[in-house]
Amino acid sequence: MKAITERQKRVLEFIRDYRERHGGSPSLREIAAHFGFRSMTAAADHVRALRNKGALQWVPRRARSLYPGDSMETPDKALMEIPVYGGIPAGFTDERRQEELECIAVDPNSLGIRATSRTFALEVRGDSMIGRHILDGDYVILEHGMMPRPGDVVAALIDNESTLKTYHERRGRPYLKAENPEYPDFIPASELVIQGVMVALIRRRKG
Amino acid sequence: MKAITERQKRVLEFIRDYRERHGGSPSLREIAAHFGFRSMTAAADHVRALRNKGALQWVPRRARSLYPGDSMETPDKALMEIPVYGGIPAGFTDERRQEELECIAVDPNSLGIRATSRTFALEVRGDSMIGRHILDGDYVILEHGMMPRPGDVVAALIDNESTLKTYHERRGRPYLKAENPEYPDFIPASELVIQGVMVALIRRRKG
DNA sequence: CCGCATACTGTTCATATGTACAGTACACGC
DNA sequence: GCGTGTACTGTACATATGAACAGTATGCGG
Repeated sequence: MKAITERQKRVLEFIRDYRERHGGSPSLREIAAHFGFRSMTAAADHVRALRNKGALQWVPRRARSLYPGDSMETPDKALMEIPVYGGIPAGFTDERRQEELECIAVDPNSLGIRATSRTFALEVRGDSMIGRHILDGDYVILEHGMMPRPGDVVAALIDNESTLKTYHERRGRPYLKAENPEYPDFIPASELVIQGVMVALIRRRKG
Repeated sequence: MKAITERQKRVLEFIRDYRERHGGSPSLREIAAHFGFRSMTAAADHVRALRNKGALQWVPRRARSLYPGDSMETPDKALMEIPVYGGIPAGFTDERRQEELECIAVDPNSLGIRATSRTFALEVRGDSMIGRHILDGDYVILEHGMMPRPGDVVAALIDNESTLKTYHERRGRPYLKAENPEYPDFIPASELVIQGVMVALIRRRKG
C-alpha cells in the first residue's frame, strides 16, 4: 500500500476541519468546491484513495458519512446494540417497551462474536459465578439458540428467573452445574430452558 | 412558545444519541424507522416543532444536518478504537507502525469510561491476575495518567515488560501487589512506572 | 361547539448526493 | 516503451433525502 500523497493529505485535513467546525461530514461536492475542482469526481477519487489506504471510513451510499480513519469515531457498520436484561423474572422475553430497554453498544468484531438479533446481555447480580471468574456487576453477552459446548457458561430460566450455570455432559447426558456451593450441583438440562450461551464478558471499573 | 412535549423529547434524545453513536445526524426516515412511524412526515413534524421551539438547529435542505440546539460543539465520541498492546517489551510506547496495531472498538458510554487518547488495552497473558478474576486472554482496558485508588488494577513496566499489579497504600505509601504468589508481594511504587489504571475488562469466548 | 395544536398516514416532487463511465495529462519504475 | 498510479474534466444516472400537500384522529381551552 502506497503512502498518502500531499494532495490527499490536504483533502483529509479539510474533512477533519469540516467535521470539527460543522459537527458533520462534508459532501463530495463541497470538497470539490473547496479545492476549486471543476469536477466532483476529483474529490471522489481522492476520497476513494484515502478509503483504500485506510485513512478514511465511510458508510456506502450514505450522504455525509466520511470519518477520519484515525479518529475515535467509527461508522455504525461495526456497531451493535445489545439489550441488557437484569435479574428480571421472565428474563429473555421482554415485557417492556423497547424504549425502556437498557442497551450496551459493542463491536462484534472486537468481541469476536457474530452480530445476530439473538444476542443479548445479562447484568450479573451476586457472586454466584465467581468460580468462573464472573463478578457482580459484570455484563455477560450471550447468544440465544447457540448449541452449548461442555464448559460453556449458559443462562437458564429457573424459577422464572435468569441464572447463570455451567454446561456439562456426563455419560452423554447434558446437565447444568451451578458455580455456587449453596445450590445442588447437578440439574438435568432437560428440565429447564437454556436461554443463551455466553460468548463474551464486559466488566466496568467499580466505583 | 409552548413547552416540548414528551414525544418531542424522545425524538430529541434519539437525535442526540444517534449523533453520539454515529458522529453524524440521522435522516428523517431513520427517525421515522426508529419510532415505527409508517410515514416520514411524522418525523418531519416533530423535527419542525423542535426547530420552532429552538431545541434543534439545522441547515435547510441539507441531508443529515440536525444539531441539538443547546450546543453545536462536537459530541462526545461514542465509539472509540483502542490500541491493544500485548505482553510486548516497552509496552505502552509503541515502536510499531500504527497500521500494525491491533485495535478493539468499544463504546465508552457502555463501558462507563471516558474517551481519551490515553486509553489503551492489554491482552492478558497467563493467570497471574486470577486472584482478581482476570483470565488469560482477557482484554484489560486502561487509562494512562489516571490517579490509581487503592485496590485498583494497574499496568506497570517491570523489566521492560508490561505487567498487571494491584495498587495499594500502606502507611500512606503506595506499593504494588502482585496477584501471583511466585512474585514478591510488595513493590515500592516509586521504583516503577505505572502505565495505566484499569477501567474496564473485555472477555471473549474461548475456542 | 369551535379553534388550535399535537400526532400521525400516505403520496408526490425537486434536488442533493454518491457512484459509474469515458477521457486527458503527467510522473515514475522497469 | 509500457504499465501503473495520481490528478483531474465532463457527463450521466439511481437514489437518498428534505419538503410540501391532503387527509384523519385526539385532546384541550374557551
